[in-house]
Amino acid sequence: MNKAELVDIVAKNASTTKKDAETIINSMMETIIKSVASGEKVTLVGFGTFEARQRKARQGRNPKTNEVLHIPAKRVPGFRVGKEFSEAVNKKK
Amino acid sequence: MNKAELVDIVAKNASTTKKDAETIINSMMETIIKSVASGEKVTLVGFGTFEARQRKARQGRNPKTNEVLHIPAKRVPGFRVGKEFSEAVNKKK
DNA sequence: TGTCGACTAATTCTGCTTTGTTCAAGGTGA
DNA sequence: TCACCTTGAACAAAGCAGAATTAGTCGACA
Repeated sequence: MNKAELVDIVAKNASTTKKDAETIINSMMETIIKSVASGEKVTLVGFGTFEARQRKARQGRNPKTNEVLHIPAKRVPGFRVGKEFSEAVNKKK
Repeated sequence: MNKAELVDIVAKNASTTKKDAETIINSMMETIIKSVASGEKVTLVGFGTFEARQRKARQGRNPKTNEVLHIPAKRVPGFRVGKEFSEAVNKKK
């Protein structure tokens, strides 16, 4: 599913226009990105939590050339799955 | 940041009401959950990809009692961070 | 049309796993 | 819209499975 399909379904469920749905979804993603980038985690109960995780520097490896490379410490966005989300995935199909 | 703050910011940025923003966000989360639960991954360019991952059965351990426990194979929701999201987190603060 | 995601290699490190408690967040009713 | 109550999230410990790392190409998405 791509963003267009998501917007379509959301617009139908929320009884609004695709334009409004897309605008809000884009704004939501932007807001989450900014919040996580600023170090603040975003908690959405029943869905999950977006947070920035500190990753330590470590010795990586280029699987292509099998060459050792140094990976500096950096922050990466992380997502912790919520309860409802996890249960829905395990129950269905 | 909790959902109420997110809705507030999104409503302001999208020039809509909190009610509409919350409705759409809830519908969006529900749609994503259902899609991932049905095995279909949801790709949001610039943000990330939600997908169901198959996890093999393995020997876990209860850190509290140091007791070995068997974890059955199951599906868990996963989130892969997009390019824009990752860059925003590394650049800021 | 141009950009971004998927795919894949081998190896190391990070996170997930459980359970209970504590605390904050969400939902509902007024 | 606010307060209260219910409910979900955070935290810790120990070990293993899985995620992540690079880079180029293909194909899909904006």
